[in-house]
Amino acid sequence: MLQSKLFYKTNKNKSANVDSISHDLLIRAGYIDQLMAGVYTFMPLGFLVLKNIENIIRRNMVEIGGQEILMPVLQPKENWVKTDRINIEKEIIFLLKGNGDKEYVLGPTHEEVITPLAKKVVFSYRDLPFYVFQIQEKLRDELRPKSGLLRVREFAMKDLYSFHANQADLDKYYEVVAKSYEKIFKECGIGRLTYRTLASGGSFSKYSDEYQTLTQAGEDTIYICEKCNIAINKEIKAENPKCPKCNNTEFEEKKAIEVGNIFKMGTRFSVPFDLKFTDKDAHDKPVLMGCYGIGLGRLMGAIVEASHDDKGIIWPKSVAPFLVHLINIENNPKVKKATQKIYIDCQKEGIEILYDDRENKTAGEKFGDSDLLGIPYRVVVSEKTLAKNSVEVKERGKAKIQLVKISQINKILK
RNA sequence: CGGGGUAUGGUGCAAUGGCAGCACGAACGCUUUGGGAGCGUUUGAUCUCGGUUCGAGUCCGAGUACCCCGACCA
Repeated sequence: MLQSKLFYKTNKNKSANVDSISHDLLIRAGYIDQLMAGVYTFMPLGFLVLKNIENIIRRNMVEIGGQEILMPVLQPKENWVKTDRINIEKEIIFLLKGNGDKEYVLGPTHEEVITPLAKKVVFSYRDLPFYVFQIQEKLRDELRPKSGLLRVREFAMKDLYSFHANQADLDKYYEVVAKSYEKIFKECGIGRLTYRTLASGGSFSKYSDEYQTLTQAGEDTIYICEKCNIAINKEIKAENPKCPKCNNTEFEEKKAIEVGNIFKMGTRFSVPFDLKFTDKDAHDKPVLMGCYGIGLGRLMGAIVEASHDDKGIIWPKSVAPFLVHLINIENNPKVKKATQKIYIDCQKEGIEILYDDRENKTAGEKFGDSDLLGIPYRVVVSEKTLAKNSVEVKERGKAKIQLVKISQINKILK
């Protein structure tokens, strides 16, 4: 991608009305744009990051047997009446009227769609278990959106639903998903900062697990067991202040943001929708369900919260919009030509590369923007480096600058 | 939803009730060229409606939007 053609604009001034670091950086670097409170556009750079996160999640869901589907945002109100969530979740549900008096819910989530859908597929124990997921927009009328992507009204979520014939099978799969989640957060570069956190199950079950990433801008408080690598949240600490794994009572208190959660819903939705199956003993039984969510945008915000310095974002390679930021800091024809060639060669090799070809920018400004954007590798071409048939390669977030022969670039970057 | 705050060029800020300025950005010219360079010229703004006043960006009322604290939150 040529930077001169990129649809974005960086900004030196710190944004007003912005408190969290990720919010400020994502806006100033041109990754996102705010349309209204809690509603954001993903600009080309931001969309590339979001897609990378999406693909990491998708790959891992497929790995644990998930089949991808796409459910509608627009849902009939009746389904929400059936589960009474039209009342329970009243405050955050967007209700709208269509032609006539028909009322619709803009889906804040999809149990009310997936459960009746499963009824059309599940009849026998032979049809179980199965796992379906989607990556799709959720709409929630949050009472107070905040901190940029960390709390919004419209956001992409991966939601996985599992269907089981018995509790043991649900329990087993729940742990499979837990492992998969740990892998996802690790691949996104926030593994060490993300804790499996025991939480109450709300209206679904006694317990659930949240995945909490440590960050200043977090809105939750978690308590990390000093012996195990797990945590408990505030509600649990109030009821039963012991580590569920080792009974330890010493905890470290930290602020965190919930990037994912996993739930055993049991029969919470299969009963109201009468989702049942015929078991081996010829009796009808309700299907047991689990649901597992990850907020993609929030995850993106959490990554920035976790990975930045005073100059800008430091993207983990796995989610970065580009792997390489190529910069020519001199505009003479010789340097330009050499840089252009590197750009084309890298593209041929399939390396994701952003080329700062802007002619009216000084070296300092290009470096400043480069740091702000946070692309993992910065490659600088100048007369000086060309004299040695080389370019400078610097990893974002590290001080070391390496002189690399042009013929070796592809190898090194790969 | 309860409480608090803010609203001025594209962005960030100023302006005792008295000519709306500054910095950044953008555009043009010349000079520069390894960490946001210099000089000159130009561009562009008071959220909406109403009120007070000779005069309102400033005071008052209503509205709207955004931000913060809290409550809420698969």
